[in-house]
Parts: sequence; structure tokens; C-alpha cells
Amino acid sequence: MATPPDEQHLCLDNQVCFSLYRAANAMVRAYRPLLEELDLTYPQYLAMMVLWSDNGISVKLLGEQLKLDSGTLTPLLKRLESKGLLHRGRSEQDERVRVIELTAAGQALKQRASQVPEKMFCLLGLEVEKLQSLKQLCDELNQVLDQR
Amino acid sequence: MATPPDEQHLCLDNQVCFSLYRAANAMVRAYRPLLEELDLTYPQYLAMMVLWSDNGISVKLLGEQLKLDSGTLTPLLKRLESKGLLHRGRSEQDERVRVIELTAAGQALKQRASQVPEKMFCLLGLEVEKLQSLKQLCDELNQVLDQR
DNA sequence: CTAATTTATATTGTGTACAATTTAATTGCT
DNA sequence: AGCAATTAAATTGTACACAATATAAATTAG
Repeated sequence: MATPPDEQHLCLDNQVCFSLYRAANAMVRAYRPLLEELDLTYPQYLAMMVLWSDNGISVKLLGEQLKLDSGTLTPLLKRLESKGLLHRGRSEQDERVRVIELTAAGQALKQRASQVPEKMFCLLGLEVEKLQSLKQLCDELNQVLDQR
Repeated sequence: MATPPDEQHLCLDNQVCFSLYRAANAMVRAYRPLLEELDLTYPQYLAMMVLWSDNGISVKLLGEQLKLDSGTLTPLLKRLESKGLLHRGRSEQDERVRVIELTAAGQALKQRASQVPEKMFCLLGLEVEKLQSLKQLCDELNQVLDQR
């Protein structure tokens, strides 16, 4: 009505981005107790997930999948290494490249992690269809934002 | 088909949460150049947005709106104070309470920020309907996750 | 076949997030 | 009034994110 456009747009309640930001924070928070049992943070869990299906990958490829850079991944991977879950080796062909290889313990953790997605689904407590739409919309947003 | 359930669920591509996490990171990244002109980070911009409509609020109330705790807000507000955008006073009635009041500069910044939502909308490059659905779904998720 | 360029990580520095703890002020209870 | 319990912020410590820069190995160009 009489509300000037600034008031309208500069309002928290009207902002998709704030909802998204809040949801991401809340989601990571919700994962915490589940992942605590595995002694992993959410970003560490993501890295392990990539490695469980793509063992022996480089930091660069890992970063491309997770959309994270070496500034984030180097210390994260060092922490996972110090927990004995992986080894940060070097490529034979290219000495610059770190080859990340899971240890037996790292491989084994996959079994214990296999319950996590199911538990998280219950915690999220939204219908599958809604979660699918949410994922779809986030993916569209990611596609747009990635190419800039 | 032959893929065991672990493989299926422990895959990055099948996870809503990862899409959400990526999208939130990408969104904050996209804000950066816009907010750089205002010398604000995205969380700082959020705090300013609350204060532009609710000046003189306490840290607690600010935290309730942003869903952030004093561990995050105290240093953030100190940074905004050192930029001369606000003053961290004390309530007369209750000495524990910090009353956050915008300075003239803090008030004035609202004008320069008024272009940000429009610019961000263009950057996001999704149809209004999709952004609305996205917001709606994030809000539903927030509602579920908040009450735990 | 070097010198310049590119590429893969690492490092540095800033700013969140958040759990856990601490401090100080207020409220409730008896 | 006096003291335990509560509450509001602040502090401490850990772990991201990411820009900017540095380093070292590989590739390319002349």
C-alpha cells in the first residue's frame, strides 16, 4: 500500500536469500548430532561422500564436485588425515597433484554413515515431493550462479 | 537397480541438503560484489536490514530474527560499530541488555542499499514464481527445523 | 631448450557459525 | 532481605568459506 519500495524489498521476511541462508544454517545444525557419532562435520561428511564413490581423487576434482576451493579443502583434508580416515599422497605423473586416498578406517566409516541419509530425511520432516522440488529449485539456482 | 541403497543415498547428486548448502554458499558469493560497495558482508547486511526497520533492538531480539547467537553477533556488531554504522549502548532498565542503535551513517546507508534487492534479483535470474516457491519451501523447512 | 605462462595446492588473513563456558545483572523464592 | 535460578551478552575454541597471494611443478612459446 503506502509502504515505499525500499521498505518492502529491504525486509527480511520478503527475502528468498535470507530463507535460503537460514535453511542452510539450520540444516547443518540438524546434521551435527547425527554426524557427531561419526566424528565428522557436515563439510567433512560431504568430502567423505565423494571419496566413498571416487577414491583416489585430486583436491581439484574434489573441489569441483563440492564447489569449494583449496583454502577450504586443504585444512579440512588435513583434519580428516589426522583422524586417520585418509592419506594425502602425491600423483606419480604430476607432483603438484595431491591424491586423496581413504584408509581402511575411512572406507569402513561408509557403513556407519549409511544410516545418516535416512535419519536426516526423518528430521527434515517434509514430504518427498517437497524435498524434490526444493532440490530442483536449488539446482536451478546453482546452475545460474555457477556460470558467473 | 543393482545399486545398493547406501550407494544411492550416500551420493552427492541425490542429496537435497547438498544442493541447499551449495546454493547458500553461491548466493552469499553472488552478494559479495554488490555489498562490497557498501563495505558490508552478507550477515552484516542482514543485521543492518533488521536495524533499518527495528532500530534500538537488543542483541537477543536481533538474534531471534536472524537465527544467530551472541557468539556470532557480538563480534559482527563490534565490526559494524567500528565502521561507525551503529552504537552498542546499554538498556536503562536492564543493564545486561545491549541496545543497538544506528548512527546517522548507519541510517543513511539504507538509501544506498535500496538498490541491492533489485540487483540481486537480476543476478539470481530465476522467474519470480520459482523464487517464491523456493522461499516457501525453505520457510517450511525452517519451521520444522526451528522447533527441535 | 630456456623463459614465460599456466596449473595445482598451500598459506594468510578476515569474517562468520556455533557449542560450551563465563560473567554480570535480574528475577523468584522463602 | 538473601540466595538460588534464570537471563543477556561476552568469551573461548574449533571449523568452515573464500579472497588474495605464494610456491612449486608442468606446459608452452619463441
